[in-house]
Amino acid sequence: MPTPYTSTKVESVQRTVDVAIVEDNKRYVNELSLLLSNSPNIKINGCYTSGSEAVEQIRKKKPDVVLIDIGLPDISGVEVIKQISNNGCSTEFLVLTVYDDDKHLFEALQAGAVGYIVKGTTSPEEIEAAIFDVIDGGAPMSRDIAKRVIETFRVNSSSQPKTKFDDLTKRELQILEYISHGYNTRKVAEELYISYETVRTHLKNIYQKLHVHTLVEAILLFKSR
Amino acid sequence: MPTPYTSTKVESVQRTVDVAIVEDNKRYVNELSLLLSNSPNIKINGCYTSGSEAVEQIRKKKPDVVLIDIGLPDISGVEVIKQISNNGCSTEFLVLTVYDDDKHLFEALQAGAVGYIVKGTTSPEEIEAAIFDVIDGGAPMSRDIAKRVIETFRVNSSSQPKTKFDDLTKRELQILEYISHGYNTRKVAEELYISYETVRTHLKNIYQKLHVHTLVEAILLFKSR
DNA sequence: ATTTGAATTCCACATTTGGGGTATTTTACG
DNA sequence: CGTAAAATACCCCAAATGTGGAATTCAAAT
Repeated sequence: MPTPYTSTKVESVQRTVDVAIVEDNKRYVNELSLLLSNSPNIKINGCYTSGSEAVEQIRKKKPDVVLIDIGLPDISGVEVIKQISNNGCSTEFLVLTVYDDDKHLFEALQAGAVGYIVKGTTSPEEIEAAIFDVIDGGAPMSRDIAKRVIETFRVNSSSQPKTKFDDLTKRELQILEYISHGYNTRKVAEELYISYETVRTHLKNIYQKLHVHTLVEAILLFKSR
Repeated sequence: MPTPYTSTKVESVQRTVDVAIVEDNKRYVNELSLLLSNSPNIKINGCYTSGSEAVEQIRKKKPDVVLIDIGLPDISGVEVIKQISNNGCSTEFLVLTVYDDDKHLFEALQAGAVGYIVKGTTSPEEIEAAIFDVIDGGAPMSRDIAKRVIETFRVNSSSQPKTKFDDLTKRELQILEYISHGYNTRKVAEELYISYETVRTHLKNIYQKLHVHTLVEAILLFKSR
């Protein structure tokens, strides 16, 4: 039971999908394009072995889905994605790569990739399913990729290394909250119905606890907490 | 060809998986637990209809996977996840909910859920597959959920609405950069080998362009640019 | 060749911050 | 009930910031 990626209802796609491949390994391109051509609903729209060529041609031919490698000879795949998806076209990018690390993963996602599949851990049939998934509005990912993506949302919950902010009192945190929304000391005082001098006292105590000397430093810490 | 979520190699799981269900709709619980019991490798470890009961029992019985609803009568499912996963235990949470909105999704992920499945769009078989996927280190998500998760990584790339920061000169941006690292005006001047007054002039111009009146406001804008 | 924008420097003045106190009232907890 | 922590408030002084104006240099564009 090979279960490919984040997909359901693959059979709902009826029209032909134009697929482009960007990949410098020609053997791999041949193999993949041959396999995908066999699928009745996929049409290979173009294969490119360099980034610049890809940018140019994809802009022109507007395929539905682009399978793209990150490690290209000239400009990186990430750059290709950025340049093309900036143009507001509807082409979707599915990254197909050997880079199984967070750096490349998140760069690609930020650039605008909708899916990220690690070569090797993935059969050609699964790639085919992933393409349909993209068309169908999905976001196909290799299994461990999905896990890592999910994990970036997890706040460092399980017993944090005890931040300096734990020492701050409710009131102190509250004041930082206001300050970090652009309120100055006087405004905070008004907002909390306490005296200006009291806010200043709290700020002094905050500085001591956070080991900083200015509002800006405190806010920067607070924001990155 | 029902293809369930972000999973591969489901058959690799051999041991029995202890599953708990937290869900206030009793009909749904019955249906689901019956169905899951049929699976040879799943053992229902407990069913709870309230958050507080769930926290208590799950802490004690430590199931492998918890299927959890978000909308519970007392404390929310998100809170349950937070409380339990803070204890550094190995129980994984798979959210099973009707809330198909970003707010609940990201709250759950931040709390520590590894998967998020929307009821209704998902068959019981797929839920079963998702459980194995979790055990196998995966992160099962409904298809459109995966898409939304991916999209949060996408920087607002396609032709931004022209930010105020476009008006800033190189030098001005450079100064903001330093300030946003905690440097005060004097330090910036030292660092850039220019006069203190010059930095102040630049700051004045920055304030005008950004329509702010304090360093903190400027930094906050800059940081969220 | 002239204009323009960017970067630079300086002055002056009012306000806000940063840092040092001290002191009273609330609140929380054993 | 007593005590400690938190929250409140005020004073002072030095330093930094916010705001106004003015002037010079330099490179790039018209």
